Amino acid sequence: MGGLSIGELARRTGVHIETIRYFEKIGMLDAPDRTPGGHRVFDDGHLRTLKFIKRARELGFAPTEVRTLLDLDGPAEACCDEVRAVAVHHLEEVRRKIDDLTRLERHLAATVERCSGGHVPDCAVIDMLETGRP
Amino acid sequence: MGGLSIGELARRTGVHIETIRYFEKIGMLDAPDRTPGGHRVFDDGHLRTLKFIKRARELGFAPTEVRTLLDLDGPAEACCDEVRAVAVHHLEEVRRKIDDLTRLERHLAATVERCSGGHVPDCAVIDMLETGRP
DNA sequence: TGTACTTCCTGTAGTAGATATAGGTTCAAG
DNA sequence: CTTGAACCTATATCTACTACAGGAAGTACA
Repeated sequence: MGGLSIGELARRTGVHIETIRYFEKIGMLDAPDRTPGGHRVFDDGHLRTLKFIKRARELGFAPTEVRTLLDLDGPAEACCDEVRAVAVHHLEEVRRKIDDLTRLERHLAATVERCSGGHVPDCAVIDMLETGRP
Repeated sequence: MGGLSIGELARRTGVHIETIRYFEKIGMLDAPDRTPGGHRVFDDGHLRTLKFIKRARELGFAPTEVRTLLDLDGPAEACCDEVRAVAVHHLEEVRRKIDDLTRLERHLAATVERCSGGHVPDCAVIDMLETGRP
């Protein structure tokens, strides 16, 4: 027995009310039932889906990927193989991003190290940004 | 002797023409001179600034940070100390982001590992997304 | 000088992915 | 039965750009 108002759903998931309505509008979340007065009434399925969306976004899955995962989650036959492919692809992207950031980290660290501080006319950071050399 | 058209500036920096005009509109780039007919004429200062902006964005500095750096770059007295502070702050953020992604990487890798592939009803990836456990 | 062709101009609109506001309606508690 | 919180729709705002449309300016060549 579900019967969640939009406010309750928001509290339970940590997703803003406006964002929930937005997800419904763009088809990410199924349109819920309504009270005679027009208020939305969500069920446990909505709760599950919304938690799923939030979690996936937190893990860095792009909105389109989340959509794909949601589509795949529906019919049980489609599972695993395809879901796994999305996850693997995402994993590769994460690894690439880590590499990029690590290079950047070294670059920045070396530059900041070289920077004496104080009011000297030529600054290592500005220099790096202008020339590209750390 | 500068005298670059917007198209030439775009070619030399790799920044789209529309984006250059946008930067001018939001005050990121100084308004250039104009020909009698109204075409923009940029000089070497614009070229330098635009390259700077591009490089900083590529290094992951947020637009607001780039703006700060541009403001600091102007008067030579402001240099180093403040520029260094922005760079250090950015470095900290980069390190934090690397940590987050590394955690995510382990999480995803463990999950994908656990996933047999094939058409089984319960999928490790979906499971992770629903429960948060890898 | 004429004509053709490229480049540039302004202004507006669109994009994703939300978030915020305005003005009005419904629900629930006392 | 009133009051106040929660909810409704519709529209606007945000960031950081990108993409037109329709017209004017610059340039190359005969």
